[in-house]
Amino acid sequence: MTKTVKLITANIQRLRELKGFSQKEVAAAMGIPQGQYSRMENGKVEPSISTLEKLSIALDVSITEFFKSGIDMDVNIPLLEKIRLIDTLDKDERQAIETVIDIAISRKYLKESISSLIK
Amino acid sequence: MTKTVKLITANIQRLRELKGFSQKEVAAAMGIPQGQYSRMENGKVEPSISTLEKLSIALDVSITEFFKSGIDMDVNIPLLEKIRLIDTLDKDERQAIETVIDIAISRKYLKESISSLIK
DNA sequence: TTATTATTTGCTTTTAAGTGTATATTTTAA
DNA sequence: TTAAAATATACACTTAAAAGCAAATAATAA
Repeated sequence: MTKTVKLITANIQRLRELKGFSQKEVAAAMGIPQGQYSRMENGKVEPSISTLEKLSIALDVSITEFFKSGIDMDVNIPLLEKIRLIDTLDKDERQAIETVIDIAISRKYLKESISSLIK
Repeated sequence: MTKTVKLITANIQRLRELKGFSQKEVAAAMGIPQGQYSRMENGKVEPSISTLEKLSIALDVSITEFFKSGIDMDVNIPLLEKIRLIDTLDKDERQAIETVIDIAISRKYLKESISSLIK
């Protein structure tokens, strides 16, 4: 098992358990046998790209999440990079962030409307 | 050929040509036949993870580079559109939004760390 | 404990990547 | 246009993922 595969399998298991799914559930969502899923998660086999693609859909994460190592992404990531991470958040948190953005944007338009009314 | 594989092959070719290597050179650095490399770059076969790992070393790029789409296809569009609008906001509001995003993201990693500790 | 669920593992078959070698085709430069 | 380099393809063979099915173990709850 190569370093990358070890990383992938660790991330797969971590993300699945984080989302509270059983192997059976995820395997069903992927349309693959649960046994094969187990092998994959334990590094007995090297998952193919299309398998990872199915998994990323089943777990609702970006496929690049499987390749990420460590927690080295705290400090000053450019905004666009953070946007990518938003997609990996839970739905309610995603919506909370979008709401904040909506408020800020609509407030901006409100200010603009008022100032143009004054003129 | 799935969407992801199409993305990967496009990135592979782009990065190789960007670095000015021939297929023969990269294949040699990877230790694989040139013919197989050609198939891979043309999406005739789906490269395995270990093949991508060899390639990332040969091209001296992160393996996640192969999964990146130039125009951020994996970010949901309406959100991406809002991001553009964020740039038009006042500085203090921009920073407030970034702070909220930071909190949500770090909270996510906190949860993941805890759940893997529990396990 | 027992019963139930979750996970691991074994086996065979199928499918597809990868090798090795060689040749065909396209691209590029002289 | 011709030669050389780069790329695409062909074929038989090997290797490994994935399917399909089943059984064994591990973990959890009643």
